[in-house]
Amino acid sequence: MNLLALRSHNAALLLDLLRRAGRAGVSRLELAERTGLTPQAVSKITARLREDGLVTEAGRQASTGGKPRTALRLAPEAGHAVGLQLDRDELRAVLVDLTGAVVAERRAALDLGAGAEAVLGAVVSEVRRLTEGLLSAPPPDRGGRDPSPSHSVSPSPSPSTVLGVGVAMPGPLDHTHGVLQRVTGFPEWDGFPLRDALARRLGVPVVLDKDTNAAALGLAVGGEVGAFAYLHLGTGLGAGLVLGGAVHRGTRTGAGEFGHQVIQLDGPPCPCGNRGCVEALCLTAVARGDIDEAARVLGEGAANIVGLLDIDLVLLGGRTVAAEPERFVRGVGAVLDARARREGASSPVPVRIAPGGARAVAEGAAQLLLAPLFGRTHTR
Amino acid sequence: MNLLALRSHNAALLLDLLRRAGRAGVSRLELAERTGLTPQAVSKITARLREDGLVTEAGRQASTGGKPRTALRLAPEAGHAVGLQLDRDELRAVLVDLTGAVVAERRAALDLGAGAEAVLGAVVSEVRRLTEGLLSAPPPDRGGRDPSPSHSVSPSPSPSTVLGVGVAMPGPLDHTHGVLQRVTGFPEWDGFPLRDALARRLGVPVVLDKDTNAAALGLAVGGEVGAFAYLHLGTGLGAGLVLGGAVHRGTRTGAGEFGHQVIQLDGPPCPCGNRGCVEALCLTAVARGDIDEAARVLGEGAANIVGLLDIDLVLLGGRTVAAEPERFVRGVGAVLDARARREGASSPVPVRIAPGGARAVAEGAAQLLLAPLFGRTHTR
DNA sequence: CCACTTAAACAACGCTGTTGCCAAAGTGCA
DNA sequence: TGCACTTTGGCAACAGCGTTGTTTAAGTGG
Repeated sequence: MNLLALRSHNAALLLDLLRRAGRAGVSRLELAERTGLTPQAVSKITARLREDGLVTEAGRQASTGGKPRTALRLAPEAGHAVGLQLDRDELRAVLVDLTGAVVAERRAALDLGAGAEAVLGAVVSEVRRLTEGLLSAPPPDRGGRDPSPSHSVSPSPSPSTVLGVGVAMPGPLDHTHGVLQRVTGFPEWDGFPLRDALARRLGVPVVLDKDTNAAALGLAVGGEVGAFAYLHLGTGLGAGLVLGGAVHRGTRTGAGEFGHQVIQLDGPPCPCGNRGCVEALCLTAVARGDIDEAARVLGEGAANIVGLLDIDLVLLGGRTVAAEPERFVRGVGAVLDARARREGASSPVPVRIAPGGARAVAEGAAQLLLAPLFGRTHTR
Repeated sequence: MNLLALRSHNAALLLDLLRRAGRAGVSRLELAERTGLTPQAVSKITARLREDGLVTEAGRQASTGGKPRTALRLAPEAGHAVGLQLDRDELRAVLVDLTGAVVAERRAALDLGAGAEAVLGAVVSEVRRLTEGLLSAPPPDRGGRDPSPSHSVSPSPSPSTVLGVGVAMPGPLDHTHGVLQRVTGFPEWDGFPLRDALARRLGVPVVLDKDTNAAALGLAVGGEVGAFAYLHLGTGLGAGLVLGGAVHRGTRTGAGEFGHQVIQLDGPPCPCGNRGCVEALCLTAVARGDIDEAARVLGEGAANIVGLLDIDLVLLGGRTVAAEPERFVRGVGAVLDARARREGASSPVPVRIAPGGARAVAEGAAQLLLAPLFGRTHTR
């Protein structure tokens, strides 16, 4: 690591704290305490960030007997990112600002079977329309006296502050290379380099990830900290894992294959070829209307994850869960509590419905582009 | 991160590469390439490390038409660490040098039920005897011209180069605070602050961890890279997880609770209170002599981990595995291969016997002290 | 023997966060 | 209203990091 890397590392540290502080902002001194940097270092770094337009002063805090602290906060309009959720039959796109707040949204029907050309065309057109407003209406002057073209990030007169597009999709894919793999039911997409194809057409960076990972990333940014598992029960069953504050993807972006965990040896066959998969057991129960049994099965799977990884929180999401949220939370929680009690844990691991609803995946996809700014790039 | 942290970060980066290179050593230029630092930076940093006695020149490499590269390697005798494995009825202690090589070893009977005073006394006495040789025979002069007392690490004339003692134990415990929890069968140890008690008596830093985590750390240092799971099948069944090059312990040091993963819903009861735990199923099969079935059950559990975390390798260890290594490797491998094939993976995840044998845990425990020097402290 | 190549130290430098100092901006008591 | 006190945060000087430019060391090959 060299001095440039150190510089951006510390800047990211501060930006992350500023993001978590929200509109109210944080004082320089609190930033210093929480990062371990000296107040003077924080002053210098935030001065650069203000010159770059990323940070603004946001009023004063109450005095404690001396000069009151000046609150600093992110300048939301200093950067934007597009989050794209591609499903088998639908497309959802959101435009978020630097704080992660949704600025605009679009939805459209999509036919993944229509071929690469048609799909790419539709996607490009939707993204263009979503960002149109930004291109025509430049952001207001932020009061930075010196445009200082020497800095890498110079949002001021730029026609667009869009950092890039994050794409979230189901099915196996390679996050590192941005390539699709064996999209269920659509063999023509196998091996398609979606990231590079989109990046070329749109002229901005593109990042590809699994929908569950995107959702988990969004949740990690939106307040949940530490280590948690996001379990998504919709037409299938998958998981997004956040360990040590970062999304765990594994070497081949395969992590989170929760649905085909075997929890009943030699159980009923699953379309995947295994027997006794959580997904098969859970969805079968849902199909026959036995939500409590589905929740119990899901709970056993969740308890396995909790025990194996010692995580702090389980979040539930997806269409099937959304139909009966309380019963799923109660059923899964009951299994976790029972197991935790047996193992003598002091406090059980909480279970909650993941906030964000149907937009969670698209919002998380946008975070794929914002994350590097805030230094969330530890684990693979 | 400040400049001092940057300095030790880069030093740790180089020390880690030097450790992996072994006796043969690495050239400065190769270190530069692999760290991304400039050759001049590597020269400066290694010069400091040589002054501190941590690094030595180790001959020249073959010339490629110009001045031949000078190989650098770790000075093994510059630092030592004690690794201690405490079992229900036995104690094993090793003394390792900076490269992780075992310098001395002791074994003794131990009765965990004899009370804290007796156990601590026995442990302290064993550690003292193990390190006696170091105290009486100071390491030979390493040729550093300037003792430079300004540096933090100054091994030269110091009576002892022992960095501390790593303690590995089964059962639940708190790595962060060094406290035991509910040691199975020995309620008197519940809540005992073993780390601090030992550190006070020995006068050196002590680190406490689960035996499976220690073994996994040792394996991670000893060559295995990336992400892998170490599955330990002895009197119980546990796992050590290495993700992104670091041991994953979880918030409460509870990660790796592999034995009580439920893989057969409503299966046979386990002493832990659950039904259908891998441990119960596996050990029952072993008890009735059905090793192949035990291996199959273990394999299903292993496949769940591999799928959930997308890891690169499964390592097997423990007394029960050691009795029939080939059959376990074959049986677990068969399940992993079958599942990987169904999911269309390009190459199956390999299964091997963990090297190190009976000493693996103690050696890994010693690495608990060495790890910070080499910068392996990312994940919790 | 000498031109050439490659490695690594030396010297000067830019930039990082740190330290010491001082102006700014409040509170609270007389 | 005035003044002592507290606290924030900028300015200036500085030590130390890795970088760049140059020189010396130590080989190969014709």
